[in-house]
This record gives sequence, structure tokens and C-alpha cells, in this order.
Amino acid sequence: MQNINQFVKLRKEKLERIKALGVEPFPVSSQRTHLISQVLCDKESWINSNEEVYLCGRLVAMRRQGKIGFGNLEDASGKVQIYVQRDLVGEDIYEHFKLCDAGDFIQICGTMFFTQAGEYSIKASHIKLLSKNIRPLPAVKEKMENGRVIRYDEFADIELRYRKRYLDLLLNPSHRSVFEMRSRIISAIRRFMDERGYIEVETPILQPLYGGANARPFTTHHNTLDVDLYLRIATELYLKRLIVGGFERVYEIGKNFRNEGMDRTHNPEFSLMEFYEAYSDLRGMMDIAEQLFRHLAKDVVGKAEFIYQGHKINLWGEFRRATMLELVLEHSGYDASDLDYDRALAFCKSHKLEIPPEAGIGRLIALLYEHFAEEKIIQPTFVCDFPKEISPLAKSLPGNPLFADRFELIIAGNEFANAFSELNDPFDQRARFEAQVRMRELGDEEASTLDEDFLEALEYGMPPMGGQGIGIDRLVMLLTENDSIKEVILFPQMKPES
RNA sequence: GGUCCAGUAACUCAGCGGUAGAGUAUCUGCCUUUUAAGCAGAGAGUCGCUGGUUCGAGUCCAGCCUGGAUCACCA
Repeated sequence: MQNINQFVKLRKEKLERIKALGVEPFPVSSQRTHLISQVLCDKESWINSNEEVYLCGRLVAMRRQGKIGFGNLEDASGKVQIYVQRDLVGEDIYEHFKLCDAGDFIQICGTMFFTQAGEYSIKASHIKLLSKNIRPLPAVKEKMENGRVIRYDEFADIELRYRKRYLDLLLNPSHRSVFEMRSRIISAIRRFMDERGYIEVETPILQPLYGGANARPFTTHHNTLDVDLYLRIATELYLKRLIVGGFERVYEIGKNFRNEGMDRTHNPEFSLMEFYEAYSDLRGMMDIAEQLFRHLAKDVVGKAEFIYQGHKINLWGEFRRATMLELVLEHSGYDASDLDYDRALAFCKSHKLEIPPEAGIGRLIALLYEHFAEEKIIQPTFVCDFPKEISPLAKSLPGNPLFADRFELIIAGNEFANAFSELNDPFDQRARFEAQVRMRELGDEEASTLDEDFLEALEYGMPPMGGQGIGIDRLVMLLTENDSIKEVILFPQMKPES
């Protein structure tokens, strides 16, 4: 009977043998003079210098043979082969070494050399156990062939990879690099915004009212205040309050929480950047989105084309700008520009679309857009002129009461950004909220609530401005060419194991 | 939520009515330049769970659990 506990038992017995040798298996101190990457460059001069270096890391492979042994040592910067010879390190250290397993953290002191097989390695003069592995790691082996790494028995079970992400990161270097890239992307976004005079702010996650998007919230409770609170579904209404307060350019990168379904592009908690710029408008928001996407592709990832959801997406070109009505016509053949409600309703019904209660012409147009057009928009496209009915926080198009000055940036059928010329007329905003409240009363659980405090802030005056939200997870998916949001979130939401 | 696919040793997988298999990992022995080290040997499993059909069930059927794909809804 050898289940995982039997392996653990064997390792524990080994731990006792180590202690019996007088070796501390989890010592406090370690010594490191160099990263592995440092000894990997300029190999000849390391060898000629004969300098002793101290390396630390995890032993990821062991090849012992009699009185010598080889292993692979890995730290965050790289991987190098170690060579341990009994005659060089002495009997005691060699006995100590024999009790080391793949998975242990060790410290090695030695000089660099080439083995007979030509492998650049460190020749140990001393070895010290830094942390004993008690639970053996899944065995993944790899070899080089024609300069390419071939991996055997990769840790590939998708569910295990997400539930035990540390193993995924440890055993699958390509998955670790996705999260390194995610970090670089977010740093680059911050620099990009900072350079444009934006300041980064933090607004509440626990909110007495939720708003700024249409979604069902998570609810929690504050014991001392004895009030229910919501986890934010957006940062919008707080960031706008800051513009009222005199900041002119603010952004926030953070988690939002929406109590809705999970799938390839949705996780209940997800990262969003929202930013607001006084005296800008929708055109300014398009420019900034285009520049940001191009910058990230060009200067952070270093390429123009990305394979995403089976499509080749180009991020260097100019993004298409088209109105929702144009796209409906293009993909359904239906021209809704006459804004004829009855005709549009008949067309929707003829395609068996479910008509939301109290839907006006705007909602019908949105329905047609979502049904016929959205998923067919592949290359980056700013979809402009959203119906006002579904845009309660956006300014009306001048001279057009049915449409709002809003775009969504669509790539491969997915929304990547959503931006408005922000509504700053407190009377109009109140009317929009009231319309939302009526939708809620009609059973629309995702309709906004009326935020009196926000309306009061608007009454003090808010400058005209552009605002935008960009989904960070999806952006990372695109830039790292991953089709599932779980591949770019370190610990995605999973059902509890039963 | 609907539909389809998957779950067998620690890892990767084969087996698809007739005694549970392989490679890796593990354990024992040998081995002083290996590198998916090698050689010899050994141990290791409630075949996701619960029922059913059958003389006999990883294998067929039903329900459930977990995951994936897809559709519907949402960013």
C-alpha cells in the first residue's frame, strides 16, 4: 500500500536519519553569494577564476551513482547542474548529500567547471540542507533535443493545476512565465498612466450601495455597524467623486466582484482598471486605449499579432471605429437606423430573441447587436453610439436623445474596454437612475440602485470628462495568448472539493 | 441550468464484460563525469461516489460529485 501518505512516511523516516546525523533539516540561516543566473553568464571566466560561490535553490533532480552524484539546482533566476564527489566533500557531507531528495532546498558552495559530457556545473566543496521536502513532487522530466526542451509526464491535470497552483508554477515554467508577464503588463500600465499625469487611488471595496455596472453583487455584513455591505461591482461612482473633489486624472487597478456565472472569460472576482480624465471625452478615451494596447503589445510583449480564441489579432494597427447601428446592419442585414420600434420588434421576434420587459428601441438595437454582431467582431473595434437605455452613466449624444456617447472595445467577440463621455448633469443622472429603479422593480436584478450621495456630489459640480474601464484579466489573456481566464488568475474560483 | 467529453498507482497514460497494466516516481543492491543516467530486484490501486444489470463490472445502465468544452446569461 503506497498512497501519498506512505511517501510522506518514508520521508519522515529519512528526516529522523538526517537529525541522527546531527543535521538540522530546517535551519534558520542560509548563505548565498550569487544567483544561478549570475554564474550562467560568462562561463569561461567563472571557470578560470576558480572562485567559490554559494548558490541556494531547490534540488529538482537527483542522479546519484556510487561515490559521486549529480543534481539540478533551480532558483528563481535559473537552473544549473551540481556535481558532488565524495572524495572532494568528505565522508560526512557525502552521507548528508545521500539523504537529499529532489524537492529539497539546499545550499551549495563550489567552483564552476565543465563535466566530461560538457555540462557546465558547480563542483561542490560543501553542501547544506536548507529545507527538507516531506511530500515528493510529481516527477516531471525533461531533456534537450535540437535546442528544444522536451518534457515528459508534465503536470497537466487542469483541475489539479488550478487547485494546487504552487505545483503548477513549480513544475511548469511556461505557466510561471504567464504570471511574470502579467506582472510586467500591470507595471507597464501603471507607468503608462503615471506618465500621463494620472494618479493612482484606492476606493472602497465594501460599499453601502453598489453601482457603476449592471451586475448582481456579493453581500456581506459589518458587525459593529450592524449594516449589510456589498463588495463593489465597479469603482466608477467613487472615482467620479474624486473628480468632483478636484483631482483631474485618476485611475484605480483592483478587484471587482460580480455574483454571476463563471466560464472561460468570467471569474467572480476579476481585475479592472478604471480611469477618469477631466476635460477629455470619448475621443480621448479611444486614443488612450489604442495607445495603451499598442504600447503593451510592442514594448512589453514585443509583437504585433496575438493568437486569441482561435483568431489572429493585430494590436499595432488603428482600431476600427463603427457605430452599433452600422454593425447590426453589417451582420444581420437589418437597418435599424429608422429607429422604428414596431419594425425592430417584429424583426427580433422573427429571430426568436427574448425581449426584455419594457424594452424600448434602444434595448432592441442592443439585443440585435449582441445577437448578430458582437461575437463576429474579431479585430479590435470601438463599437460606438450605444443606446442610452443601457448606458445610465453616459452622456447623451449631442442632438440625439436615444443614444449615448459610449463605446465598448471589442476583440474576438469579447469586451475589453467600456468608456463614456461621463454624464455630469445631475438632473439627467437622477432621471437615468430612476429609470434603472423602474427596471429593477420590473425584475431586472442587475439594474442599478439610486445613489443619493453620488447625485449630491454631482450637484456640487463635476467637469466634463471621459472615463474608461479596461478588463485586466482579459487583456493579459490576449497578450499571453491564453483562452481561459483561469490561466491568468493565480487562484481562480473553484468549487470546493467534495 | 442544457448538451457533449473526461475521472484507473504520487505523476503521465493504456486497458472497455473474464486474475488490475506500462513508463516515470518510490524502496533495496551495484556504480567516481551523469543528464529523461544505467543495470538488477521489490513494493505500490475501494479503477471519482452510490445503486442496478450479469455467473462475473474500470468495462454496460441510472443517479450523483469534480473538471473541461459548448450553448444560454453576465465583463
